[in-house]
Parts: sequence; structure tokens; C-alpha cells
Amino acid sequence: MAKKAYHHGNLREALLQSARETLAGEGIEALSLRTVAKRTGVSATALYSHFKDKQELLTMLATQGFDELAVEMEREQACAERGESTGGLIALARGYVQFATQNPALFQLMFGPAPGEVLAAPQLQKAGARAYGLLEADVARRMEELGIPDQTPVATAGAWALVHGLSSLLNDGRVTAEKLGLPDNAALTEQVCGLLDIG
Amino acid sequence: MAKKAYHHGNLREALLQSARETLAGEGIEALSLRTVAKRTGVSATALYSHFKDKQELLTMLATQGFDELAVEMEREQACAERGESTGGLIALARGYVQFATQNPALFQLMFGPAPGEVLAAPQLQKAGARAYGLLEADVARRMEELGIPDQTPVATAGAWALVHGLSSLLNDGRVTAEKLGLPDNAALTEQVCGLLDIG
DNA sequence: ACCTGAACACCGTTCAAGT
DNA sequence: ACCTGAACACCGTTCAAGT
Repeated sequence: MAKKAYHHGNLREALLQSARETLAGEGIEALSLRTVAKRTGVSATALYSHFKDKQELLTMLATQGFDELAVEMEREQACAERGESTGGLIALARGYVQFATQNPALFQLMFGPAPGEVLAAPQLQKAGARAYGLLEADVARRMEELGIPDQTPVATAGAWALVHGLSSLLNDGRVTAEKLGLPDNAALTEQVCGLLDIG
Repeated sequence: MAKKAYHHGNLREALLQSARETLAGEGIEALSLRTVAKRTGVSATALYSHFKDKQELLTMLATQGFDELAVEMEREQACAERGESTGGLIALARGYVQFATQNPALFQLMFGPAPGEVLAAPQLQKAGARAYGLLEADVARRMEELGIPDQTPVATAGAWALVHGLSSLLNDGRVTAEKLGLPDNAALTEQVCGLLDIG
């Protein structure tokens, strides 16, 4: 207990925290286990007492990310319902884009390299489904209004593709609000979502 | 000339070729310089006579990719003009999605991790602009028909975001034609593009 | 049960040396 | 000019050993 407590109780969380900081500060390329360990003040291999391997740690981070993405979308939706901003799909899209641009490295990790494996993790499935569900519910409501409820799946996929693509292109710097003569990403998101028939 | 010729004339192209094969066969994670060198039958460091570093080789691959993307889009556009398929933005979108799904690792590399650096390379800028130009020209034509030509930049960004997002989600397996009850990606692309006002 | 340190097979990159 | 081999600092992971 003098120095720091031999087992300091929650090394697992501390490692996730360090990984998250490294991700935010140095980017995804710099996220090595040895860096995370050093940052946490622990040996390079202490990690293996708490995670199967690097992939498992990354999966946990990505799961966190999907949860926070859903929270951000819900937050924007709630704002809209209180009449503080434009509502419907645009609010959800704003949340999505906001999360992506404020957490670029994490967003990259969530939709990153590991293709089949990441999808395999059931926690990730579930976490991702929450954000997807928000989109789907709103689109379904809209489709019923339009009298074409059977179009919901395709329209949801389209809405997702639009906000996801926009987020990616913004993070890469390939699209910017400035280039398009718009004040900020929120305005850009609104304009782009307006292109959808299901606005 | 007996064994293989000491300088075998075109090691640069041979390395790019090997890298491309590794990318297609083993994925982006497996693309190491040492693997590429071994596949080409050359020492691990021979590479540095032809490329500044790994980044430069990757940039070359990405540039190739952008060129091929534009070619694929043009090919689909030409098909449509010959009346063999649906035209306009849908044809370009089909080309985009087709390229992405047929070259997932290369597509990943093109829009991959290196954010600022990749964009810095002027060749990449130019190669990417070609595909972007195709999209923009078609959207501009459409916007003039609709009498809102000043909307072209935002609409182009939206169209790009849609096809790009769809490609990413397809490559991740997060969206599939099957899940949406559609026969293939071409049909899916058509449906999704139909959601845009500018279809 | 939790953590360390040495070790292994990899990686990108450099540098002197060979042709 | 083009290529090699040894070397360096990194990386993920394993394993025996310590507490």
C-alpha cells in the first residue's frame, strides 16, 4: 500500500484508460501494448493477466466506443425533442458525426482493420446494435408515414451509409465544412441529410 | 542474366506487384516490407533503393487504387450509356462499390490510417480527384436540371458519403445484400442510391 | 491470483560493405 | 547505381519464476 499497492485493485480498468488516452493522444498507430503498459506503470506483460491478447483489449475499447456513440445519438435526439435543435434523423446523424469527429482514432478502431473477428465478438454485436436500433426506429417511423414500411431495412442501411461515409470523409479531411462553405459540421450534416428522401 | 540478372531491371515494379499480391491474398495486416521482399526473392532492405520508406510504397499502391477506382466507375458509366444498365449516379455508384468490394484490402489502404500524410502526397490528390470529378460532373448535370446548381458541392459530398459509407459497411460485413433480401450488391446499390433526391 | 523479466520471432530502418 | 548482411530499436506473445 506504500508504493502503490501491489495489486492496485483495478489494473484492468487502468489499462483500458491508458489505452484510451494513447488512442486519443497519439493515434491508433501508436497504440502498442508496451506503450500502454509503460503509461500504466506496469511491466510489459502484466496485461496478459487481464486480457487474452491485444485483440481482446481492442475489442473492449471498441465496445466502449459503440456505447458512447449510442449515448451521443440519444443525447442529440433528446435535445431535438426539447425543441432545441432540428429533430428526426438529422439529430441522430448529428450525434453520429459528432462522436466520430471528436473521437477519430476510436471511430477508426471501431470500424477498423479486424473485419471478421471484431464482428464475431458478441459484446460488440450488441453494442453496435444499440446505435443501429436508434437509426432504424426513426427510419421506420418515417417509412410508416410514407406508407412504405417494407422499405425500412434498405432505408436504414442507406441512412447509416450516409452518416458513416460522411464521418469517414470528414476524419480523413477529404470533406470539410469549410470547403463546402458551411460554418461547421452540424450544418454540413444537416445539409447532407436533407438529400435523403426520408429526411 | 544466368540466374535472374543481378539487377533484374524492374525491381520497383516487382515489389509493387508483390505488395499488391500480399494485400489481396493475406490482407493489410500481413503487408510487411520483409514479407514483400521475401516474396520478390530479394533481401529485406533492397527495397530502400527504390522507395524512401514503407509509407512511400503504400502511397504508390493507394495511387494505383484510386486510378483503378476511376477506371471502374468510367467502365460502369460507359455500360450505362450503351443502354446495358441503369445510368447516371447509380452507374458510378455501382462502379465505386464494385471496386471496394472486389479489392477490400486496397480500399482499406486507400482510405486507411495515415490521415494527414496520405493526403499530402500530390499524386494521391490527383488520383483521388479523378474519381471525385466523375461524381461531381454527374451531380452537377443533375443539379442544373433541378435548377439548383449552387447545391452541387454539398450534393457531391453527399453522394460520395453514401457510396463510400455503403462500401465500408459492406466490406465490414455490417451490411449485406442478403440481410436486406436483395440478390446482390448491384441491386443494393441501386436501391440505396434511389434514396437520394438527386438519384 | 497477479505480476515480473528473460526470451523468441517478428517488424521498420540505418549503415557499412560488396558488386 | 543497386543490392546484401549485420545491427538497432521496436513489437506481440510465451513461459518460468517470484509474491
